[in-house]
Amino acid sequence: MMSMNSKQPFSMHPILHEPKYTPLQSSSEAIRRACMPTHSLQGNIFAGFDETLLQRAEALAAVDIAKSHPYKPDATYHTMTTMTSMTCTPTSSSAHLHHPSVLTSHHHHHPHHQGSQGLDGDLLDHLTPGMSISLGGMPGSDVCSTASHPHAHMSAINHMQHHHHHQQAMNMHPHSMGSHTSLGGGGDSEPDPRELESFAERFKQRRIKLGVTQADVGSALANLKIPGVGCLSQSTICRFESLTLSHNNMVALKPILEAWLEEAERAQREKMTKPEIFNGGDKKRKRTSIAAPEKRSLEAYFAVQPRPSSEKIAAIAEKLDLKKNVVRVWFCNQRQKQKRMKFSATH
DNA sequence: ATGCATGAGGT
DNA sequence: CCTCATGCATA
Repeated sequence: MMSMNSKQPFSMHPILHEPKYTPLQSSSEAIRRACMPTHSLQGNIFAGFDETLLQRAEALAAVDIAKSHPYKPDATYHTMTTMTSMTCTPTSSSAHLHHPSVLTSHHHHHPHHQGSQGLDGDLLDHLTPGMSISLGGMPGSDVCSTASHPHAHMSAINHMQHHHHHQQAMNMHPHSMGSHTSLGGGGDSEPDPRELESFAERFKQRRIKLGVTQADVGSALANLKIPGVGCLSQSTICRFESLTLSHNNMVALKPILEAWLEEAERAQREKMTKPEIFNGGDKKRKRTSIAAPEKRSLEAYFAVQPRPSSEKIAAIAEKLDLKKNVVRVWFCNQRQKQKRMKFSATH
């Protein structure tokens, strides 16, 4: 087999900021859990029930640990990729600055409570033994090949048209869908998880057939000049193919990717020969790496209280020797994952 | 393929 | 501060 290698996820997005989009990510989650009385003790945050909670949660997390500690407590490393790449000078990107494109179609949401904990003292009594947060196996094939030629693409603002069909994330059913072939007027609405799945699979297959990488697709989207659609990252394309996006997100992206696919197949027929490559400057973001032990603790805490208060987050952060913001973000991300998993589990 | 991060928009 | 959509940096 042959293999190509020259992948560089570049990304450049010129500034652009639309004063207003039409987001519509109205979350109908009005149920806020009752915040526990702030027992913040100056000095010892783990007093009172907090201590119990933390200790028990940690104990839970520690039921299996006792061996690997290969990492340092704080693995916050900044990667300053020197411009002198020893491998293959990747076409770096230029300035960074991403535009948040809200491709939300319609809102969803189900009336679910997730902050149902006993509060104070006994919330650990019914600790769910099944806190197995594991994603995993993506069915189907997977192309690890990330070879591609970075094209230059600017971004564009995305804005989605939205409807007001509150389809419950869990129990909604497609009643009927009509136009969605083109996304020009606002005829996109197809709350059908089944259809999405098959499309995602077909998409991936045809994409591979075209010899295009996920990253290529992402950047090529900008070429479609679809109003309100800029480029997307390899991550997003990957997640789309593996169905690891929220349902709404999938629905919003489908028409766009579908349009690209058709365009790409059309262009292939008549050949396209303008491999323009160019590189940009630099940019590096830091990605904190939470070590396994800490991660286990966080999972334990999460099992007990998915939405810890600021104070608790701070407490946890200190205990695990992590930055508070890191912990907060971790919880946010866990919630997102949990939500997706819960959804796909239902479908 | 995924983990952690950023940001817009909403409460 | 949260949720959501996305992305950079990584394994």
